[in-house]
Amino acid sequence: MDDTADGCPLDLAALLPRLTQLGALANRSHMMERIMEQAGIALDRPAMTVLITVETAGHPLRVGEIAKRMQVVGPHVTRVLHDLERRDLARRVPDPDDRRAQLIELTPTGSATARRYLHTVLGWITEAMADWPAPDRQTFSRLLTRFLDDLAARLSAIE
Amino acid sequence: MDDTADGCPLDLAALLPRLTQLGALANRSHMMERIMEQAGIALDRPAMTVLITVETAGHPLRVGEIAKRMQVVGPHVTRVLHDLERRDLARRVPDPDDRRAQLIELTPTGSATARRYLHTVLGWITEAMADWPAPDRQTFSRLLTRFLDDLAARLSAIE
DNA sequence: TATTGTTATACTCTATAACTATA
DNA sequence: TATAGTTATAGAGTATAACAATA
Repeated sequence: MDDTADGCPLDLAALLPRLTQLGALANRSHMMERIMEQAGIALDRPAMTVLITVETAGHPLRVGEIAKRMQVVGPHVTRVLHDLERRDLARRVPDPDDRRAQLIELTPTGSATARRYLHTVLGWITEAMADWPAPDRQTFSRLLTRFLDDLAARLSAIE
Repeated sequence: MDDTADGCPLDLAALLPRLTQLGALANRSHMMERIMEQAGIALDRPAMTVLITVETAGHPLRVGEIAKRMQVVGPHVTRVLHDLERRDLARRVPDPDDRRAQLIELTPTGSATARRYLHTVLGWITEAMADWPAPDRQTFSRLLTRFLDDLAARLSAIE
């Protein structure tokens, strides 16, 4: 026997608690706060997320594009940007192609803050996986990517 | 060359955006809401989480234990329980061993609701991974488990 | 005196609605 | 008329503080 009474393979059933655990880690472990603390960053999560979003994009982004990438609505980004501008971490520059739009770019300080955060996370992951054989790392990376793509496809397939 | 300027292996750097993606999926994809909708469940997320927590425990839990497993504070659970009791999905029974404490158990309806939710999630995962070779599933399950354990260890090592 | 849980309150994050300016 | 963004407001989710009852 390989399946449960529901017709679901056992290895999938075993995955369920792991995904719950994963959700808890993402939502309530305060991992982000701890990383920021270690990196010496005093920002709230939404502000940090905007910073990371623009930094990893590699070029200035519109407000709407930031909202899309963060999967939040526009007004939320606007509110966060007030704070980031006041702290001189980001600034608005007019979009030369469309005078309705604003391009958001990071200041040198903002960019450095984002890079410091990313560097710290990477350090955490590196330490956590220090004992992993290189093939396992690559396999995990590959399977996780596929899993997320498949789940995202399943999500958008519904509606 | 195998490493970045930070001394982090490239495969780890590639993992970073995946983890961001994972966080977005857990936090803002409304996956839980969609699953509940498909399962015909009209509850808010915290209430559903309490239901799942007690159901998967397999036996009644104290309020404090539910809070611990959900990684939230006690008062939050208390508030959710009001709603669950009012809807006859859970009930309080006195703890025979400690008269300060309450044991929370699910009603048959509550238990059925939780099982319906879990069955639906499992169905989603099954469909998402329908094309996966069995060995890949097992490998993914194993590596994800290890990854979560290692990361959790890293989290508690800090403080 | 420490612990279990509740009540009351406040805070964080994000959404919706109404609006302005430009396309 | 449609789109980019802002302002103002509302809601969901969770935390903190003060308290009651029992250990």
